[in-house]
Amino acid sequence: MEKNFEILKFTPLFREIEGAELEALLSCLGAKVAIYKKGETVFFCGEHIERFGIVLSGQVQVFQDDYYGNRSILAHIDPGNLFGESFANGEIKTLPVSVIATAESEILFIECYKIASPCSKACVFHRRLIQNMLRIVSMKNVALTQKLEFTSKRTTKEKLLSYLSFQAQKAGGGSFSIPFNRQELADYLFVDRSAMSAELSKLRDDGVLKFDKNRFELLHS
Amino acid sequence: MEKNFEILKFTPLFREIEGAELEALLSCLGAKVAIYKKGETVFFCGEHIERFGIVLSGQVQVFQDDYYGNRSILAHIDPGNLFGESFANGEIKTLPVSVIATAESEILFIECYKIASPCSKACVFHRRLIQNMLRIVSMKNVALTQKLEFTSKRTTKEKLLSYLSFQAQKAGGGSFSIPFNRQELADYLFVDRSAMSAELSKLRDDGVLKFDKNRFELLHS
DNA sequence: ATCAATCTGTTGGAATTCCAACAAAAGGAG
DNA sequence: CTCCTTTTGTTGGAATTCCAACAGATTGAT
Repeated sequence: MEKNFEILKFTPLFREIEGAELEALLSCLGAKVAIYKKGETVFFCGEHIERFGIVLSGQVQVFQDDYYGNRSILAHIDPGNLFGESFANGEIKTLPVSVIATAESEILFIECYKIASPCSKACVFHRRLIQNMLRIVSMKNVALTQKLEFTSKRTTKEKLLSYLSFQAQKAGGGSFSIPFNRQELADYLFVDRSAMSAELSKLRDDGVLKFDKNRFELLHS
Repeated sequence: MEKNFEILKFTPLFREIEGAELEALLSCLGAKVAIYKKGETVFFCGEHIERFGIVLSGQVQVFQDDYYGNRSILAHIDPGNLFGESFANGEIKTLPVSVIATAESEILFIECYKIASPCSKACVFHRRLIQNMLRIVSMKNVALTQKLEFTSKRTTKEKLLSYLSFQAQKAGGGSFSIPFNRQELADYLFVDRSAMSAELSKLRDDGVLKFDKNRFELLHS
């Protein structure tokens, strides 16, 4: 168990909860560890879940198979991160995704109702835990909404400008860095990399922006 | 205040909380009502908020102005619904959106930390409240993720098929209804309505699906 | 039943993207 | 430095979407 604690210290869910209290909290939460072999299914599409998982070691993959059997991977979950929390907290009737271990993995499971219920010992860290869970889900929400706003634009040019202008606003000025390289940015905006590169060049030639590597500058018209 | 209670009974945040307890809970939460005239700003872009709002009457609009001043409307919030909860719970430093009243509106404000903190009177309904808030944010999260999954597809045909095949799976069969008309579906998928209509016809002619009004049936290949 | 408004499907041309292939530039390892 | 890999920019043709305009079908009101 010692090894697990190290990871949990850096888990957003346990932010600002100290090592000693963490141990108490975990037992109070009735957290249980399970080990999955590579390829094993952690959650089955269609089932109803009331708990979520934290990857302690290894990696799991969240994916969705459509009506025709085409698989699309929604997320890779690395140690320290959660999965299934939106479906469990959202009280979704049947899981629209599956989760499998892509490597031998140790998973910590926590029942959702334990989060919302103040524990019998009325431990002070439970409140922090609730805040952390709310913050995690809410931040994800904000990020998703923002991404949807960018990708809702019809052309690559508009997608780029809405993304870059948001970054400029966030940075509080015309010059800023982005956390993506070209391929990653194209994947994020759901466009073709080469077409995006061409569009960037056109915008530069038109005097709309300047860029060097992942540093950009928007020029006022 | 009497009138407000009627609306709050149907607010997801207060689900399964009875009228009498609701009143106690509201004072325990330190909820405060404010009135905004049409056109008045409720939240300013750039500010930091630690509370969220519930529309009691009227309507507010959430929008975003980009670097060049182009405005895009993210949501219309009608009576009974929340706004700002993701930014407040997510502890977002500066608000990336603004909120204005589009009609004279009564707004109920609640401080976020009051949600996570069990109240001094240790009222039993506080736990329900936390669950409700978590459920609301989580459900939104699931819906956003799903939409992103559909709209991430490159062509209208693929977007349609991923959306329809998801609906088919959810309905547990090939035949199902969708909650959109053509224009709404096109808006949801971020595509042109007429092009989408054309694509639907093509899919029908190719024997992939059948449809009548908002009733669809996917045919196995 | 009639009329108006809305919804849906169709079409053609202009604009844009995708895709594949290639070239130039940048970075890392030895 | 050289070699190899990764990243980025460029280009042309095929495919797709967008846009605008129009016509038929449906719906609702009077």
